[in-house]
Amino acid sequence: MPEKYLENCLYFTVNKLSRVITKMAEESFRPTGISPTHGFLMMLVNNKPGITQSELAEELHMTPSTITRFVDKLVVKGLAERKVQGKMSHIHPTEAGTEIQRELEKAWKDLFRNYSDILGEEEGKALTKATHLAAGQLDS
Amino acid sequence: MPEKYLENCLYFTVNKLSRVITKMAEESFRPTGISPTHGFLMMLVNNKPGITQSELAEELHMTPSTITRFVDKLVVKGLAERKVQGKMSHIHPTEAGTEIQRELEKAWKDLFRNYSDILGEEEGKALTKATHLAAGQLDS
DNA sequence: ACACTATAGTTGTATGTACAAACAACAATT
DNA sequence: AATTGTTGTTTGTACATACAACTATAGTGT
Repeated sequence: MPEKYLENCLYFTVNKLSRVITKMAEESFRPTGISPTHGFLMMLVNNKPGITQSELAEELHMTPSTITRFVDKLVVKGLAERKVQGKMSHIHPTEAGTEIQRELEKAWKDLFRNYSDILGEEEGKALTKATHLAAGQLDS
Repeated sequence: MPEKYLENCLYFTVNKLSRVITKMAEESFRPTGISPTHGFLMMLVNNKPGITQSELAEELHMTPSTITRFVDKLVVKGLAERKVQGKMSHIHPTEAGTEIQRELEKAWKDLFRNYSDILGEEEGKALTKATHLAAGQLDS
């Protein structure tokens, strides 16, 4: 196993890319005061006030327990609130949550700009498409 | 922000793919009793007994503190031992560590087979190359 | 109305990984 | 030889995320 063979392992390269781009995303979202994933969650809530946690889990491809924790955090930060209704939790933005939306969109756009500038816009899009496709195929 | 726009975000798709393929890798490495990353670490040690932790960090693209912890685990499991020499730690396989090598290689091959069968071998390789390239470009 | 199953969410716990600060050993410079 | 800077490793702490087990509510068939 000569060392550089690692580069030929999808597990490896994807994980490295994940670490790198996560760092970029954290950078872009830093001004908003929340992490990228929390930011996406917040945007989804703003986009559809009253969305349930299972819907969020589905959109974000994350487990319900993770969503519970993320929503907890948004609530603690005063950006969202839970309206429990029967067995369902509907998540609504607070005023602060609504206000932060522009900033989040900007952060997101910045992130896109940043990696597109480095990778090339078309290449970035192609890679995004390819990873999306592969994730879908492998997830079964 | 219509929901499915998330699919157009590299941060998102890569993270999802990372979760999915990590799960596959854990599956493949389960028979070995250690996790994929520990497996790669072990293979590197077998490949070059006496390798230092910084070398390992470099190969694996991980931080030294992470390597410390991973090596700790291999040591606890009796697969490797540290020979501290001055400020450097040289990592050597134990007998058990040497013995596990075949199994690790098999696990790795299985992983490759598994995702190649689903993605198509050429497509898998292309994706691997693309992610490797992108990670390199973005990491600066 | 009652028992059974399915669905939504929560909680405890574990893993992988990072960063920052500390520490230890070595190197270079005065 | 003492000082200062550099390099390799470790430790404390933190975060994202998952799984398994649990609770609570809803729906269904008898």
